[in-house]
Amino acid sequence: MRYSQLLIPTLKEVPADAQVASHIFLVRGGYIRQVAAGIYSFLPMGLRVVNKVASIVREELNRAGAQEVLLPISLPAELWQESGRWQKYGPELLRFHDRKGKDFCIGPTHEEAVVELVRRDVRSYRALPINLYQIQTKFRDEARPRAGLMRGREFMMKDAYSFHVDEADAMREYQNMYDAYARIFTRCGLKFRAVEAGTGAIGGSHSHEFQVLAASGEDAIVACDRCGYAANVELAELRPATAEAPDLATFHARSKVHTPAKHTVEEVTEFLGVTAQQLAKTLVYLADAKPVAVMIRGDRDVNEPKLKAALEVEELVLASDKAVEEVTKAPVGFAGPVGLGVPLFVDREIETMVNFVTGANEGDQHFVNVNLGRDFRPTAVLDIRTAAAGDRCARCDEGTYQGYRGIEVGQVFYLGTKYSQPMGCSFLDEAGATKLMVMGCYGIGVTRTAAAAIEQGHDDAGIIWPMAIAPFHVEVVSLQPRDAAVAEAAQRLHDELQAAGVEVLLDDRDERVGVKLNDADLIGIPLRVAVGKRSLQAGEVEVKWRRAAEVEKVKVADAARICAERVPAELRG
RNA sequence: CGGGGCGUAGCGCAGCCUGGUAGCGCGUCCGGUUCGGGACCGGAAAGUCGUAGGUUCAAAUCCUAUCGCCCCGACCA
Repeated sequence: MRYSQLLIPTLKEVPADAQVASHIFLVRGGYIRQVAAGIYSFLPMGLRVVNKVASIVREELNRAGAQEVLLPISLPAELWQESGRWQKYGPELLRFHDRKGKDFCIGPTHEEAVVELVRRDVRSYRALPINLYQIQTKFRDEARPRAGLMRGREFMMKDAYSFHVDEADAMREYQNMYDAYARIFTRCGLKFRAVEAGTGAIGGSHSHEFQVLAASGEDAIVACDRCGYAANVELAELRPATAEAPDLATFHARSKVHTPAKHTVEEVTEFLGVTAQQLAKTLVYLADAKPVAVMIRGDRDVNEPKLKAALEVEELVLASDKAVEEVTKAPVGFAGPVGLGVPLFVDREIETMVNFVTGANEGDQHFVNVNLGRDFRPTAVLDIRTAAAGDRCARCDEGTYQGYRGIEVGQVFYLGTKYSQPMGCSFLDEAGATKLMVMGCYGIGVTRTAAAAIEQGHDDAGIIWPMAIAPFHVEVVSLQPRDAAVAEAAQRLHDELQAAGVEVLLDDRDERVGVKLNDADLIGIPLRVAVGKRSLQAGEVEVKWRRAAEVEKVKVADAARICAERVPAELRG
């Protein structure tokens, strides 16, 4: 393929609205263009990458026994009303109506649509199990799309749904998909980790996320350094504190101290000369609209999903400043457990603390030497803090958590009968009895995977694609295209590589060397061959890995063979 | 949805405070020189100043409303 004939509009300057590496380089490299917030066009190079990812996904799913289908992008409201999600899904579901006034939505996910298909046409245990998948554009009207392809509103996703006669078979398929996912992301050339995850709006009881490890990832995960346990911090378990009950004799007398305008943990601890570990912060939440107080060590974070689960409420939000003032009868920043008139839930770690600092429910006042039991009694003691690097592993006795940042590119769920039950998706078993199908579902963000690869692979100059998802395997740069010998050698190299089954881009543009090499760095094709008159006089061309600094001089006659050998070797990993 | 920022040529920006003929860099087109890591000279095309209303002799500039985009947070398969 000739560069001069492809639409690759590279940009020298960083687009004003891009902040993260993948967004900046996808736009600068001429891969994508924004059309509206969270909505992008894919240019030829961008589409090639997306197709590469999609092909790997398709091959591995087919190999795992799944069957490809294509479900509609427009879905009638009735289906969503049946599952109950027409009401539940909220403003993220983009709704519209047709000319007759009939309600529709654009599919953000397709559980309803596949269940509709399967319940009509699959009636016998003989047809089970079955796993149907599609690769298709999804739309979720995100409140805040951001970071280019990382979090768009319109994005390409592979979603698979499996149907089984019982839970055991569904769990077998869950593992089958888990293994397929591991192969997919390995083949994509990504460093990733599968972690235990929450199930969110999709529902279900068992789930793993596949996280591409990158410092810029939105998700925090912890992984034990000894056993295999790894989880999203949203639900990572914590080892119960083992310290025995504090000795009452060590309690000091509680006293009130003046802390003028010291609101934050940082301000208070600095003012009082104590550490954040010696302070317990008290937060006010509205749990199903009723105020509750939550206490946790000063340097810890409340884990809202855990808290929500522990309190068994539907809605949990941090109270507004006004609500906090009403509950504590004090300005925000001085809340404490002593004399508080609402239910008080404390983190388990609070039980191990003695003589700590809390707010006094009075402006500019804190208490020191507060002790649980003596000064206040909690409604309940719960595990409500977010796990962090350095915590002891909950699953094994020796391990400690390491912290990572990840980009969630895939997730597998065990759904059970969450959808088959309300939508009546059943089959006849061998005994002739009607039973509900047991389901699983499995998603991969195809466009997000492409972006994640860039977050994991780039430098200051541009993208460094893994071979498997690069738009081309090799870029041949003709340094002086007007020099007949150079042009001819470059063209021959291109033709030989292409004949060898290598995807090769020939930069035949009449541009200065600097422009071409900078563009090559920017678009990030893994293997580059520079053909220039200087080295050509010595019968050589220059081969360079995008990821490496050094340039190798090889004989012109050997160049095609060498590159053609390296590409499959690199694809194998 | 709360907080903040920005909308001026394809891209990046200045001009706005203090109203008076719309500018710079990059890119694009033409001619020439040059050309192994983002060249140089000469010429050219290209802008409803986001939109609507208002104030004014006069609005990119002041006022009001509105739309869009980005960031932080909330939220989030």
